[in-house]
Amino acid sequence: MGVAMDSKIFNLKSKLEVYKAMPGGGNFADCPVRDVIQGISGKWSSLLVMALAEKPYRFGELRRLVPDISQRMLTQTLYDLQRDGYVHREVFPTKPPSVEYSLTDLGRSMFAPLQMLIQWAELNHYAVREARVAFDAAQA
Amino acid sequence: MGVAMDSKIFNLKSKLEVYKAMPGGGNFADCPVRDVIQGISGKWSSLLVMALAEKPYRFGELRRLVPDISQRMLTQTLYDLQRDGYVHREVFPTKPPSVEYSLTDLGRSMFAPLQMLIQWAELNHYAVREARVAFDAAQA
DNA sequence: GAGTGGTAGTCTCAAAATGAGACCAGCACT
DNA sequence: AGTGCTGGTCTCATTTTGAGACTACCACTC
Repeated sequence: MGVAMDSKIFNLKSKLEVYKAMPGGGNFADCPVRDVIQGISGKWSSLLVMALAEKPYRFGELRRLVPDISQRMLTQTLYDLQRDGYVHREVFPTKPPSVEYSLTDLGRSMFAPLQMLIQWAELNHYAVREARVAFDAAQA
Repeated sequence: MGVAMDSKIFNLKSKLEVYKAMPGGGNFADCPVRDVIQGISGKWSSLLVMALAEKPYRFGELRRLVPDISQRMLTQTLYDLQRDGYVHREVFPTKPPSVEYSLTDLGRSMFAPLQMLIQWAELNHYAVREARVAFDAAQA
């Protein structure tokens, strides 16, 4: 099973130590790794990063691509991604000025591991769905 | 086991196609991959999965390990993780009954790619922090 | 036998994040 | 003169989350 690869490849003496490793000195609450993870684990972040990994998109294109995101959250999520350095925002002086969003090098670098997770989800979403059904049936 | 994690298939012709690939036939909104990703991209999910990847923990231990999670969210996040099949919950009939949470095979399988992301965050959190500072300075 | 503490939670209320939708300015096209 | 497209912002309702009190049970101490 896919479990054995854990200790071999990654050599995690204490995984929590890695997660909470920080300069501050031991407080698990403000850990930089956790900070970064939470920055990309918002509801829409990974979805937008994934879209932009394919190619740059304009605001309206992204809105149409993800029909159930509100304009408000699209604006804000893109802003946050830009602030964290994953996304580049460029305004073109066309007649109605258009804005293009694209991944930065940092964004592309982050997308590599993110894609692993997406790939896992692609391969295993059925198992998750099954687990849910079984769980709900057991509860009832 | 139904857990699949082949290291192949890196050729994403259209990454969005993969993400939105679903039986329903084209609606980006209810995509199983996105559904799975959002299930593990909650604020506390990855943190708890990571903790449990180290070893099984009891409820109170997890609460002490993550001091800034509310008991309410700990209960609920563990419930959701259990429902999705990542976490196993076992009650021991000790005098005050104790409950142990552990990763299932599916959970361990999911942790492998998740760990890639964590590793990336560990290596690049400084760059993200820098980007934020630069962005905030530019805004001011 | 009264108090204290630890177990894993639930319940309630306030605060924060999010969703839904109206509104904006500017220009092109009809 | 009206309509549409651009990328937003603003307001308000709903949902989600946080903070903290509260529960039942038992063991242990005083």
